[in-house]
Amino acid sequence: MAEQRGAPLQGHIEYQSRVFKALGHPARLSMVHALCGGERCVCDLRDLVDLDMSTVSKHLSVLREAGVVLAEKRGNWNYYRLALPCVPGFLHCLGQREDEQRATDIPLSSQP
Amino acid sequence: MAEQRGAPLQGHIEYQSRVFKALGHPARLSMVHALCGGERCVCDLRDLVDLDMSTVSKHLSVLREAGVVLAEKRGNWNYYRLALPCVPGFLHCLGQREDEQRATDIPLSSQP
DNA sequence: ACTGCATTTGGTTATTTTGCCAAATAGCCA
DNA sequence: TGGCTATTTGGCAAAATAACCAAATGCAGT
Repeated sequence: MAEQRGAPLQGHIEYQSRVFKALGHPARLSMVHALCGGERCVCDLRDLVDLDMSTVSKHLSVLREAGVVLAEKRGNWNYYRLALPCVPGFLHCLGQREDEQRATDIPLSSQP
Repeated sequence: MAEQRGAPLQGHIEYQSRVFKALGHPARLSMVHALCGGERCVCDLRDLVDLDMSTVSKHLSVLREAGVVLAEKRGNWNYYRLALPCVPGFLHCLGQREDEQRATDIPLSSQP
């Protein structure tokens, strides 16, 4: 895979794109949405996305390694919470934007 | 690929995760960073990421279809600009966060 | 109409991601 | 200790993504 070399941003880009990539999957984003409402145990997140436990765990590890969430083990359960305070605001902003686009523009894509 | 069904967010998630996925690639994110500084022609963006023209074009189409950027053809050149006002602020916030993590925490991952 | 430039599209291959199953790990409680 | 539950890891097949080359498209100028 090609790297950025000419760009002045280098590591920034590397780090930030990892965050975006982590958020760029429906299951992971759903879980992050839930975490915006506060801490959740893995079991709750699993119920939310309805995938195999092992799959959920791997999704969570992607989010963890990107620094989007933080895990804490208490007793037998793992609790996850948001580690990136910027996220909820951005999601909210995106939500508004989405509504505007729905109302004003073309349905996001699909044009013959 | 599995869909969200149990989640109350459905289409939101679909749309938003597309945005994140679009931003989740170093080349695309670099270009978006550049676009935060205002409109750019494709040729400029190409120079920035130093990839094959066709590759750049496909990256831009991903961003376009996610609604992150807007294209406008003027004469022989295509100019792209940011379509999502939320983005620059979020990038800035992420940047700050990154600095904090570098200083305070573990280097994002890599622990024996 | 013909030529030249900027960009997009089509096609192919290599790499990465996703999701399941099975097995390993970790913490409680008897 | 042994068993139970919650979660993570390892491994594999299927699907999605990214990069290149070649060919097509669109617009300007001659």
